[in-house]
Amino acid sequence: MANIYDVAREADVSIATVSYVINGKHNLNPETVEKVARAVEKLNYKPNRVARSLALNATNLIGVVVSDISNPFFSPIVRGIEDAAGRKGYIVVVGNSDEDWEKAGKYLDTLINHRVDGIILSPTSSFEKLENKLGGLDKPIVLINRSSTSFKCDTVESDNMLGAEMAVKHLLEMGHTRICAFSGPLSVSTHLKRIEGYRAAMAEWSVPIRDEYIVTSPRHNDMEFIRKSVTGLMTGNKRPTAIFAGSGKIALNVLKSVNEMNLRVPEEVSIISFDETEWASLINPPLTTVGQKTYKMGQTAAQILLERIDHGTTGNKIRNIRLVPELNIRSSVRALLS
Amino acid sequence: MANIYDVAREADVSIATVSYVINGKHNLNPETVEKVARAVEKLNYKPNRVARSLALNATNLIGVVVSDISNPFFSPIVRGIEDAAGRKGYIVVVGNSDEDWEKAGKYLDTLINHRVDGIILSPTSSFEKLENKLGGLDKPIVLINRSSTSFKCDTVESDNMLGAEMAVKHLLEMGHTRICAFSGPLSVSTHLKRIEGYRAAMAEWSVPIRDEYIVTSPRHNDMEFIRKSVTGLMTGNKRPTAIFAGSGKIALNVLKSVNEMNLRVPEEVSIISFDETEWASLINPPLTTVGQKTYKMGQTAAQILLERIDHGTTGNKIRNIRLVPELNIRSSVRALLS
DNA sequence: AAAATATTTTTAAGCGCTTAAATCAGATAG
DNA sequence: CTATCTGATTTAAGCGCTTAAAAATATTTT
Repeated sequence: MANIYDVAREADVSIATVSYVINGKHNLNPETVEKVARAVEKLNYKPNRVARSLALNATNLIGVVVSDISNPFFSPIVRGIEDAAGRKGYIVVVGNSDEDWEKAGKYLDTLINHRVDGIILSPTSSFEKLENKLGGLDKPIVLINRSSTSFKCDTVESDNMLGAEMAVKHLLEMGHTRICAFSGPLSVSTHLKRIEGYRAAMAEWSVPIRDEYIVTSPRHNDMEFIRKSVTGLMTGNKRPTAIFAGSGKIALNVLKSVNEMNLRVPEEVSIISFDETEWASLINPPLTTVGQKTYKMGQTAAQILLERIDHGTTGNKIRNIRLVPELNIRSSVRALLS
Repeated sequence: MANIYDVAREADVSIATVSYVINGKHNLNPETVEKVARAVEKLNYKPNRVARSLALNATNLIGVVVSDISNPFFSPIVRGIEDAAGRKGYIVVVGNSDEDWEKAGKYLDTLINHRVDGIILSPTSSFEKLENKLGGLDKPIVLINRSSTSFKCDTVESDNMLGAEMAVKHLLEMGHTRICAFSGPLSVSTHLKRIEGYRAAMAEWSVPIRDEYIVTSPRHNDMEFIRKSVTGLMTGNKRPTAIFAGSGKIALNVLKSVNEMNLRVPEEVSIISFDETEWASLINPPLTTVGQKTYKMGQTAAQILLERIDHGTTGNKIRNIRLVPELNIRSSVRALLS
């Protein structure tokens, strides 16, 4: 593969000149530009970005760490990042943490070795264990999806509390009061915020909160746990009329459990879910959801990161952006005329 | 950020020695190793991969081009790639082509400039226009999802013809003969193969093929076209008893159209779909599908690519792997007792 | 026409690594 | 005691670019 020396020889100029015409700088004689262009064309010269990166101390690479790229929640985020980054000439390298901070840490080391210009990271639980590593970094970082209380840096997330409030208020407005919330582990800030939103909405409507109506999975995606909880709650005598599912995955499991019990939605139980999914509008009945702006989240995170990369990591104050979710009213919530 | 000179100075050795201990080569005095290790630790030294890449002419980067990472079909593929690549110390950079060969071409140029060690590419239509660019490359390439007749290189795809045969035979076995096939543009090899499979299955069962039962969208995801076609077919007098949807997206649109017409599935029309989706088992009735092994596809592609990277791009013969799809029988196909 | 100035191109050092070849210090042999 | 060999470390060149500073050339000015 031809290098800059080959081009220089072909065009009968110095490598400096080649470099200058390729980067479009300096005062160049138009004839020289033409000569070099011809040589580039003839030799099919592709400037070596790794040499350039070494010289410039900038790779035009941005690193992304998500829990799982095959999760339909994360993939639009990555797409948003890629689009925003691509427009500015950056390429995106992606890794999966599987919610495992050690795995995330290893991947971060690799990214650092590769000298990515910046990192977008979706914090896992035990995220604080990575904070030293990130703190000592001279490259900008932006957090997505979840925030960290201890580590201060730009963050783009959904307004989870508001989203939950929107969902629960919708149920309240439809006449429900016996509203049950299914949540993932509260060690995860998103879930915690959603439960806070649930509480806030209930409080605002002065509806007493029963502890047994707040069910918290100890782990993500624990189908067994959810099945048991749904069965327990829906066979009791004071059974809820509505369920707020704290995530798309939880909604899926709740739905399956409810189907297994042959309970009709929304006649016997109304369901509203956090997270908009591809199938929400497809199932029967179409599922009412509070959707997160995932693409926007990625896009915004990338924009902020690129600003930092351009203007140095020091300036400005730290930004914490909360995207407002949107309520998609469909047919899984029925009006309760009490 | 400390470099190899800093470490050498701190450990009071030459940079060559530092390099040797970091890469674990050569005859090293254990004491020296220890000394260097301490210096590395103390200075929090992170070897600069870009300098290493330049010296070694190998970046440990692999480039991936898919139509759309946020498409649930592609994201597990990318995950499979990432997992296989990560195990061997490679990182993955991903770009989206949006089925646009020019966009794919631009991204390929970027990848080449960055000197990725290999490329995994999902061909778009008009893929042949990229063949020069790819042909002149001295880096290995593997194609996924779709193959190219003209460009010869390793390919990992689903056995689309077989998958369609499996689907259509299932319908035939259930007693259907008036089977309609909905397909994407036949310029795309996957769709072409699936229609071939449809024809083969029909032929094998000696069921005459009616041309009007093969409906081909001119574009991907043309909801209007599908709605019209479904309406047309299902209001005629010789209406089909079953529909084979040539992709998950098509199934989604067919399903919506069928719902709009208030046709009951499977009582009035049976449906089977290519592609397994997250929602297939969730909808009512649960959708019978022929699922592709997407994760495996990515993983296999990466393994083949890495082999080529290790053993040089020249050796061996070209491999063309066809993954066998799997039939997921659910409830959207009813037995027709004629 | 020489000096001063403006324009264009080149020289050369540096970015942080790898590695073949050279060097050096000990150990062993003659 | 010197020559030879072995093992450990260093020297130095090279990977392909960028860019400040120097040099060369062209254009104005006096």
